[in-house]
Amino acid sequence: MKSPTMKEVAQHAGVSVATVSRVLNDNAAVDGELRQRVMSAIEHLRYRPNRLARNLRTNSTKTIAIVVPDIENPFFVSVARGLEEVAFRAGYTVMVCNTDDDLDRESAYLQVLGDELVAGIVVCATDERRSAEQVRKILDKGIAVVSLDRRLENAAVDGVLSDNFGGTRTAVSYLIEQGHRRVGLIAGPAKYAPARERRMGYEQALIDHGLPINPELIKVTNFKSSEAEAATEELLSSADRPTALFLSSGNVAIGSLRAIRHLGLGIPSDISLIIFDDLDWAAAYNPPLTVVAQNTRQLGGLAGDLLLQRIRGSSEPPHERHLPTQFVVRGSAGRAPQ
Amino acid sequence: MKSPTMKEVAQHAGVSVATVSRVLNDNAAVDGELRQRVMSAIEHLRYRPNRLARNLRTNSTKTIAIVVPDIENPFFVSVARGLEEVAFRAGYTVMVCNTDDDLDRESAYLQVLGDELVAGIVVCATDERRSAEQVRKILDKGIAVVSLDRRLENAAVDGVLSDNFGGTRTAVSYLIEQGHRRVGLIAGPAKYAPARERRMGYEQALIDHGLPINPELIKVTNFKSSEAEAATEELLSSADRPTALFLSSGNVAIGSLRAIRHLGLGIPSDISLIIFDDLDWAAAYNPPLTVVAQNTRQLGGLAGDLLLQRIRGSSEPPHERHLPTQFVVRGSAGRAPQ
DNA sequence: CCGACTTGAGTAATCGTTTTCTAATGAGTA
DNA sequence: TACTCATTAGAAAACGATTACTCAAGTCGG
Repeated sequence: MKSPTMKEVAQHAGVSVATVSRVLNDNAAVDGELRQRVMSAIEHLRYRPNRLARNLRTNSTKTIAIVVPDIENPFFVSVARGLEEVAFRAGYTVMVCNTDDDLDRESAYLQVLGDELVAGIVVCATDERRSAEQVRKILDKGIAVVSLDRRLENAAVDGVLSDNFGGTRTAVSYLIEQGHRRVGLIAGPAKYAPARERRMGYEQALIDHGLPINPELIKVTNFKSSEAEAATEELLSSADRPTALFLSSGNVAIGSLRAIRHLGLGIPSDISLIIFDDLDWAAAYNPPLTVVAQNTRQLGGLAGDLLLQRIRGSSEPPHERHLPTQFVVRGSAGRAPQ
Repeated sequence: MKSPTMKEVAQHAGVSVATVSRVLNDNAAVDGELRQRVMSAIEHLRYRPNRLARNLRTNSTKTIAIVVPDIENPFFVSVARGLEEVAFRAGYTVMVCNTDDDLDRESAYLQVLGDELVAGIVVCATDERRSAEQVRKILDKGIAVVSLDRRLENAAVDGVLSDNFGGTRTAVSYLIEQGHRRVGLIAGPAKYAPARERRMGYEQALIDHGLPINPELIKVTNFKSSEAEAATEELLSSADRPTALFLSSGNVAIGSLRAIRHLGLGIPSDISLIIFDDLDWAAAYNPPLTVVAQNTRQLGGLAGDLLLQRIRGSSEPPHERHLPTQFVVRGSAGRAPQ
């Protein structure tokens, strides 16, 4: 089943291949009558240009990639979907690369993507310092890069992040205003900007209300549910346990909820909860969960827009954007017990 | 930043490009000493072969694609991850295409994937009849196809599905053995094989236990949470409501749980629940949810293996495989109330 | 010692486009 | 009329690999 080539189209229309190419890419004037002949030859032969040849000749592809640490995390999925949407509209297909939070896998992928000459890459880096080095090599090849949910060190790329600081500050303030004085935090690893910013938001809210920052109320985890489960269990087993908890991510929430179930505590009677990240089941939970929702799709969409701009040759100085979060009050955060 | 070509490597090593190519693909004997020279030239120039040129010449790529109706559905994500794992190991990168259950988008994607000459495609078809037509065109181009979680009509491709029938039959039997006599079913659309098979499994379990099949206890939805919410609300508002419910998918479960919350019913005191699909938050739910778990990663992995076999030229007659499910008892399905 | 056969390496064709150069035609101007 | 300048289309050169073909130099058996 060999597909027809441009040459055959040219023969059929009685013109040269150059003319066919010109018609296809309309980047040069072609006489109306010839254009017609070419068009109908294309139609007739059901010709479709060979992408592979075009790629070689133009030294470029219509593919963009997104590199994420964990494709099973709904946050990244939703981001990827937002990206896919704008990519599809612009005629690009997207490749999803899952690094499993492993720098080697990430390097391997960036290497391959560089070889394949994707037009651009959205990267959620595994290591804000060491990933940056690899990213710079990619940039040297003329491939556009946008960083998402991470802050790449010393790499001149556009960035897209949520307002992690503000979102957390609002939520924790809400808890304090509900009368909570001992508010715990299950934080993420400090090597990621969003985790740092959420922690800062938490601390700022305490400061805003004249409360002390108590290190005993803060547990740092790796954003995985199992670590969060252990940390929560520990935190809530202490004699003087917090009456409210801020959970720094959806995965953390899953672990913490397991721990709370296990300890037999009531939500929000014994412990109030607010979660960073909305989850599709949050409203179905018992009680429904109060959350700080990120605009995940927009995050991905914006990253896509910025990437496309770069691909089209924009040379604006790179710059970081922050998307607002929404505070969604449901039922898991109530007044502090007396 | 032009990257070095094979020609430059050849010059640097004092050999011909053919020899360099032979060293790279070691598909012909090359003298040890020359091979060394070539290798060190490659090393020295940091040469990496141009994938685009290779693609054109060999008329093939190292990319495979997975086409899914809803990338935000954890089932498909997990499948995609399983696929990605085997693909990565085999040196392929994977493209994820989200059709949003829209046949036009699906066609558009299959079209593009055909043009890009991906090596293979795993497709979770939107329409088991009409997608098949498009798939046949893809096959004609020599692109391998495996169908996943769907049964393509009249398309000679390998298929991978869960044991939907058996999994459901076991679960519903369990409910009946717990004393439930009125077991409801929130089913998926009959146009998908898995939905049909789950329904058949449900009916078979009733038959096995000598219970009548009562159409009033069966609600058909489109697998989306909002429809499931409405259907559940309706089903549970009836005077003679069921004491147990089998929910045909994770999304259905989210909708049904919202409805149950809304009606103020207790799980499992008022209503017992079993869900087809495990969910990462199932064990964190209150009460933890009893589920029929699919081996999602294996599903994707197996599809990948089959795809790779085809890509490597296997011409076995295509054939459908079924993966077993696991019945995971947690707390949402209890004994029937007196 | 010579032909047949093997082995290793180079030459050049090829994949299907895009694009540069060149040539031809026609319009406009002096 | 002759000359310039656009405009349009064809011929041919890339793009960077793979691979069919060719040929030189050994190797081996008779």
